[in-house]
Amino acid sequence: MEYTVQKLGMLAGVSTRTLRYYDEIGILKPARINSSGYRIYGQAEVDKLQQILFYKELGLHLDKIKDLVNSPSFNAAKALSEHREQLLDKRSQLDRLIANVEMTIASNEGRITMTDKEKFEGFKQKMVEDNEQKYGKEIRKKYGDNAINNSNQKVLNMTQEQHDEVTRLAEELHSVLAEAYKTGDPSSDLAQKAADLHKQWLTYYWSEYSKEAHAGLAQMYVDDKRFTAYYDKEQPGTAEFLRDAIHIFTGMKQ
Amino acid sequence: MEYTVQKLGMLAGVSTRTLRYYDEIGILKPARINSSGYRIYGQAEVDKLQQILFYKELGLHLDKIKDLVNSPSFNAAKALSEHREQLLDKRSQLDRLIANVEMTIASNEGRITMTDKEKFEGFKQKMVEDNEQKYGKEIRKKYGDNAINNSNQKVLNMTQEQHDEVTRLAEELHSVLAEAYKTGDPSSDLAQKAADLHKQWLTYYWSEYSKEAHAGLAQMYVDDKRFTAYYDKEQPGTAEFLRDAIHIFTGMKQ
DNA sequence: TATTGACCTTTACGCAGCGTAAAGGTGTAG
DNA sequence: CTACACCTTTACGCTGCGTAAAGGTCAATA
Repeated sequence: MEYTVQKLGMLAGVSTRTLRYYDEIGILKPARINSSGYRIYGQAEVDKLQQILFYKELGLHLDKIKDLVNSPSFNAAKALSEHREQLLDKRSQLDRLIANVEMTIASNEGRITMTDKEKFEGFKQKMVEDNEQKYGKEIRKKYGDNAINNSNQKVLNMTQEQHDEVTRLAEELHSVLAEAYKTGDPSSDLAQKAADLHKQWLTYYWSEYSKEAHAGLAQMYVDDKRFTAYYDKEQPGTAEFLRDAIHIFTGMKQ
Repeated sequence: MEYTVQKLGMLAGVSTRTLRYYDEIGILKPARINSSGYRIYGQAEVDKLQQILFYKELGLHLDKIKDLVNSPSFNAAKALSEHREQLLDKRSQLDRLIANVEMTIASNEGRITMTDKEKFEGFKQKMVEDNEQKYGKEIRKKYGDNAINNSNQKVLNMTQEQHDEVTRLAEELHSVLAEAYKTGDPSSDLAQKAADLHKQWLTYYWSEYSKEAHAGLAQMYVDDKRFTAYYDKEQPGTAEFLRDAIHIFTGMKQ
């Protein structure tokens, strides 16, 4: 049985353009070219295309597939298990995304009467909160805490009063931190008060508090540009200052 | 505080190219252009960029983000909950992908001594098996079966002998079906034997057998081009013939 | 036999979100 | 006055094709 592009395309459920493209990049060449320049495929090409489509369904990129189908000696097992790792990473990334989106929706729903200005302030605040969530989870994974979904549940179940309280805490932290920063001393009373406020704020998001995780998050405030940008917005160096204060507060120098 | 492209880029952790691109597509325009043509951003632009990056983290496309940040009246809640649906779909797609990849790995590991030819045959067979998995799950969802992971576990736990048996069954089905097809009668003994073999084969993959699901799968053999391609490879019309036989076998006409 | 209409060919632009030159002007420190 | 680090615009490249456009080929029909 021989096939032209369209025949093969119909058979396999792909477009003729796809087949031409596969020819072009050398992933599936026709068995021969007839006198009119037509691409003619045979049974072997049908089988090969099946494999290609199978790997594509698994989400592999065409260049990887090319290696797989063109050299049978290629280590398929290794390629597949690497690919599996990537997929798992992708999924946990997706899980975080979904949690963040849900949190944002919940937050918005709870604050319907906000003015536009407040709304945007809320978004900004929310961004940092979301990042807390995200990195908080990573920290907890690092420290072996597996109650991953608790924090999200906690946020989603937060009442309006609790939400107001956490917002108030964030504002107080903000102003105390700004004052403390002027002293230049992370071990000062004000700075330590800021660290304590940060802890209180944090406990609204984390189901379990640990000094290690708190100190780790503080470090991330410095390492991650988005955090740094948020905290340093008015006074450059504030993120670093907060980290130092928290490290002293928790007694962790990492 | 005013920023040039690089300053703002450093602050927010994005490249200068990105900022120029955002200017180009009108998602984030600088506050003003100075006498030398430099882009100058102010505090408002910093804030807006934060929002943009936040939405980007949520996986929204730039044109959606543009709507969100440029018109505060835009229905953010709706956009977000639609986006949430998309993410959930994406995740279940990913779950299926991961299951398929794991099955393929497991299958490969169990058949290390295969010759290259057998390997490729195995891949082809695997393709249909995987599709069985995939659509089998969809059918079961349709019929309210929530034991989704059982089938995958079943395949992963399959012993070598079971794997051989299922392969043998597939081959027998193949030849019986080819013979039955010649009779042209889906109610013939041979055709009904083929349907029964198909049922036996199927029970290796599904934790629960139901006539409805079996009949539904048979219909998919006709509707989905990849199935059709596989079954019709030698005799066009075989998929349809098998469907008819199974519909008679199960007593379901849908 | 001529024509029609369904096929086939190559060439090439477009898509998202930038990365990465290239070619040139600007600002400031030594 | 010269480096040198910054800024600008223009434009090609990446993936995996979709979608014309401009033109040959093949089988059936008038």
